[in-house]
Amino acid sequence: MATIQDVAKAAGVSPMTVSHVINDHPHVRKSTREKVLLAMAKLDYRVNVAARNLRKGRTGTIGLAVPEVNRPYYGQLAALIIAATEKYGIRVSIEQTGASRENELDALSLSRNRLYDGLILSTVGMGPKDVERLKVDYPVVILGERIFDGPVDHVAMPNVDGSRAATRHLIDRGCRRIAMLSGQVGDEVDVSSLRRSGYRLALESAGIPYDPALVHELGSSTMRAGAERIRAMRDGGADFDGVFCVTDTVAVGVLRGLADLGIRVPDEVKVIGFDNVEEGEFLVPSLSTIDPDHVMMATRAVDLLVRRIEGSTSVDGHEEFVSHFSLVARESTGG
Amino acid sequence: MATIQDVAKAAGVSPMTVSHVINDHPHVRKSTREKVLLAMAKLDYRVNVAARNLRKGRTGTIGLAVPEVNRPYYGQLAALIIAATEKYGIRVSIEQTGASRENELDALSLSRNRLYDGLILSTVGMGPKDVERLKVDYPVVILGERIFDGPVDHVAMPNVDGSRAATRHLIDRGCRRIAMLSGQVGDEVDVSSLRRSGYRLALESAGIPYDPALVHELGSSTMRAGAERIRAMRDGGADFDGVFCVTDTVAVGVLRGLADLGIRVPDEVKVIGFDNVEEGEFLVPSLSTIDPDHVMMATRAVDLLVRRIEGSTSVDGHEEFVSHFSLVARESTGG
DNA sequence: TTGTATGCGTTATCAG
DNA sequence: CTGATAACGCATACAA
Repeated sequence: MATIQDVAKAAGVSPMTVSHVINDHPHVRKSTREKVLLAMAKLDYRVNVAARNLRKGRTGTIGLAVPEVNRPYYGQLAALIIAATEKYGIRVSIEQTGASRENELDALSLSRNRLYDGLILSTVGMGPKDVERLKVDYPVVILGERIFDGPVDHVAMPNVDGSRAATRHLIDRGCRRIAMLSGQVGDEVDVSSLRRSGYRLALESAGIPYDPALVHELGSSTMRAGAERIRAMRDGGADFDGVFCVTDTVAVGVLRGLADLGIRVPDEVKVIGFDNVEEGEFLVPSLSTIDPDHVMMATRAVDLLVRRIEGSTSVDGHEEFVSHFSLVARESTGG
Repeated sequence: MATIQDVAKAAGVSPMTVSHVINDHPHVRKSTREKVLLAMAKLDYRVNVAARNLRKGRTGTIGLAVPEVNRPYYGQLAALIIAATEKYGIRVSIEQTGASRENELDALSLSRNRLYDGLILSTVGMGPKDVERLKVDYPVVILGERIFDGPVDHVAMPNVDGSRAATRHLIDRGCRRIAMLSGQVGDEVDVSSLRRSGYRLALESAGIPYDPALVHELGSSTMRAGAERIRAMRDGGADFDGVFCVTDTVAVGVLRGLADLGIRVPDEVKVIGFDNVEEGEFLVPSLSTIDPDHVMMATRAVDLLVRRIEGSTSVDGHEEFVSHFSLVARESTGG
C-alpha cells in the first residue's frame, strides 16, 4: 500500500507537501496540488488512519454502550446517534452491555485505552453508588436515568412528567382502577421508580387512592413478562380498567395477554405504554404512548460529547438535559 | 497519560520488558513481572491502541454496514454480530447506508483507509453490476442477496426455499388465492425477486395458476406500505384468502390493514411473513413466519471474516453459505 | 531472561 | 509556498 512517501517521490515533492494537500492546507500552489493529486490517484493512495491517530492523539471514533442494539428503544437511539455523528465525520463503535453494571463499568475503562475520543453510556445497571467511577479524564455523556448529579453531562427522559401524563390520560378516559406494570425497581432513580412516581402523582391529583395490589414489578421489561403478568393478575382476581406499562415493549405483551383472556381493549380495559416504538401505530388495537422525542435526545447527546471532545477539559461543570415529550393517543385508550 | 517508558522507569526495567509483560510473553521472571505490574497499576497505565495499531498494521475493529440498525432484521443481525465478535476481542463499528448503492460503495472504500481490519457489508442497494467493485485487497464478507458468485465470501438467507415453504404452508391450510406483497423488484437476485420465485414454485407444485393481479410490489418494505396496499387491493376488488409477505414488517402492516377492513385473520384470510422478528409471537393474531436462523448467519459471517483477517490473503476462492430455516406456524395461519 | 536499536506513517513546528 | 526534522507509543528482531 502506498504511503505519503511514495506519493511524494512520484510527484517529485516532499512528504510534507503531500500532507498539506491531503489536509487541505491553504498556501499550496495550484500546480503543485494537482501534481500531488495526480500521483495520489495513480498510486491509489489511502491515508493510514492508525498513523494519523497516533500523531493526533484522536481516533475519530466514539463509543456507544447500550444494553443491546436490538432492544426497541436502544436500537432506535443507536440509529439516531450514528446519524447525528455523521455531520461531524465521527464514527460510532457499539458495545453491548446487556444492562449489567459490570459491563457498563468495563465500557467506561475500555475507552480509557484511548480507543475512543469519547463515550456515550446508557446506564441501566450502574447506579448512584457508582457515580465516583464516572470521574474520568475523558469525555463521557450519560444517557439514562440512574445517575443524577454525576460529574458528567447527562441526557435524560421525561420519566416522571411523561408517566404522569400517561396516567392522567387513562383517568381522563374514565379509568379508576389503573394497574401499573414496571420493570425492576431499585434505588429510587431507575426508570421504573421514576415512572411509578409519575403514576402516583397523577392518581393523587385526581384523588384516586393508590392501591399497591395494582402495582406490579416485572423481572424484566419484556413482551413475554407483560403477557404473563397481566394474565396472572386477572387469574388472581385483580380488578382493573386501565394499565400503564413502563415501556411499549411491555404494553405489546399486555395487549396480547388481554386478548388471551378475552378482554376487549379499549372497551373493558385501556392500555398505554411509554417510548413510542414504531410498531405501536400498527398493532391491533394501536397503542397509545408517550413519545419522549428520541431525535432530540440523540442529537443532544452527540452535541454535548463533541463539545467536550473539541474543548477538551475546558468546559466547566456539567449539563443535565431532559427532553420534552408528547402524548400519542391511539385506539388502546379509545383513540 | 503514562506510557510504556514511564512504567519502565518506575519499575526500573527497560521499556521492552514492560511490553513483554503486557503481551504475556513467557520468559519473564515472576519477580520482574510483578514489579512491572505494580508500576503499571500505580501509574494507571493504559496501552495506546493507536500506537499498537500502527505498529501491528491492525486496528482490532471491523466495520458493519447495514441500511439502518433500527430496522427489525438488521438490528437483530447487528446485535448478533457484535456478540459474535466478542470471543475474538474485536470491536464493531457501524455504518448506516440507508440501503443506498452509493453509501454501500462508500463503506467499501472507507474500509480501505485501513480503518477496519475487515468489513461485513449488507448489500441492498448494490447489484450484480457492482461485483467488480468488490475486488478489493482486504477482507470482506457480503451479507445479503444481491451479489452471487462475487469474488468474496457470502452469507445468504434461504430466500427461495423459505418462501416456497411459507407459500406451501398457506396452501396446506386451504388457501387457493394467495396474494404476495414484495418489496422493490430489481434484477432477479434481490430479496423480493428470490422470494417471489419461491412463491411461484410453491404454486406450481400445487397446480395453482399464477395470477399476476395478486402479486404486488411495494415501494418500500414498511408496515405502512403493507397496511395501505392491502386495503387498496381489497378496495380494488381483489379476491384472496391468503397473503405471503416479503418480511414480517410488511406482515404487521397487513394484519393492521385487514383489521381496518374488518376481515378476520385467519378465518377469512391467512397471513404469513418472513424473518421471525421478536414481536411476531405477541401480535394479535400472532404471526406465522419463516425463521432463517439469524444466529447462524451472524456467527458464520464473523467466522468467515476473521478467517480472512487472520489468514490474510491465503484463503483461496470464496465461500457461499446459505443458512437453514424453519417454519413457525402461529395464529395468523390457523396455528 | 532482559535490553538495544529501529521503524510503523503521519503531522507539528519551524526554517528556508 | 515548500521542506527538514522530530516525535507520537509500541513491538519486532536480534543481541547480550
